[in-house]
Amino acid sequence: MIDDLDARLIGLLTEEPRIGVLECSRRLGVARGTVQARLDRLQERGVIRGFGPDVDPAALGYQVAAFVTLEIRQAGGHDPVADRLAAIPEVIEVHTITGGGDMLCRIVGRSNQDLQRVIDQIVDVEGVQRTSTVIALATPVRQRTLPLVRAAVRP
Amino acid sequence: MIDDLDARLIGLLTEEPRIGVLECSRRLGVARGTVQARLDRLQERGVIRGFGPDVDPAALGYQVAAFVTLEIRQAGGHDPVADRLAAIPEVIEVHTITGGGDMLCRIVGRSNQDLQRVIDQIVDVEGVQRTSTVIALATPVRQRTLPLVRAAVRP
DNA sequence: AATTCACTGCGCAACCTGTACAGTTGAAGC
DNA sequence: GCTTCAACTGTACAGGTTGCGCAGTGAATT
Repeated sequence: MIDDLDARLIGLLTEEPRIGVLECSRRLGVARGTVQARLDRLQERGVIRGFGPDVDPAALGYQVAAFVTLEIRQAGGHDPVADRLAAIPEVIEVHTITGGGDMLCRIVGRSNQDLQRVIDQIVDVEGVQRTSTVIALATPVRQRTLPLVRAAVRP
Repeated sequence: MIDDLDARLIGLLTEEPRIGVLECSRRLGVARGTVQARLDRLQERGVIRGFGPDVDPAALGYQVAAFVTLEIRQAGGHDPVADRLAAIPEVIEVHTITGGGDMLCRIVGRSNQDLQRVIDQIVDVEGVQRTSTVIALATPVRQRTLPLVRAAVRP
């Protein structure tokens, strides 16, 4: 799916996103055109979605994070609910899931009280029948894909 | 926590990460030095963690995503468990949580069978007593912070 | 009134990007 | 063994961009 050079390139960009194509080529020991071609291809294939800024909600004042499991009314399906959830800024992420619940959202709030406000908004969404929330106390492993990239290198 | 210019800057960079400082300044209608200073300050304050490549596990062949709730043995605490989980590449994210479980991980696998392999590795981690997995079937809202950034603008 | 701070507008040298092209290499197929 | 193809290398050029510094302005603070 990916070769060693790709993986090293992604690793490099992950650790020092500032360096640019030319510097990458120097550190990887390949020609600049190669790095450029690899990057283009990785983006075309969707392996790299982009280089957007990685914003920390906590630094914006949203210091509490939580996961909310939703049960929704079967009639109407997931999409209308997802759309309404998407309209809430504090809803960071929404998945449909297997198991007891129907959907799982990641949300943030400025405080536990503020979280309640967000949850109330979610409960108010038409089609949501029940919610169950767990608060994230700490995050020993923050979202990462580098190890995966390295594991995905074809031998 | 953030002002309107900051928010517009982040928005711009989120939607077109390629554009660079000078182009930002043109589009925002401010001087280049201002954009540069704002960016520096946003990064210093930790609002922007970085500009790393956003890698899509699915494009790497890891097409199944899941959330695993762990119950761990009380003796020893969370950290040793988190460390061992961090050693598994397919573990994308780990939180400690309130509620019935003790930890919540996001994991990926190449298939449902492969997911089983990953879960087995997690169960094998010393201190893990029980796990409960839900598979993410779809992701109507992918991780995002832009709405939050806009909501966080101080008036 | 003096001070501080952020922003503007300017300039400069150095560097990087996008792009192109010819030559080399290595693997795959005939 | 020879051809073919894709990928990589090395090079070149124009144009844009960055990093940096500096003087001036305006608003808010003291």
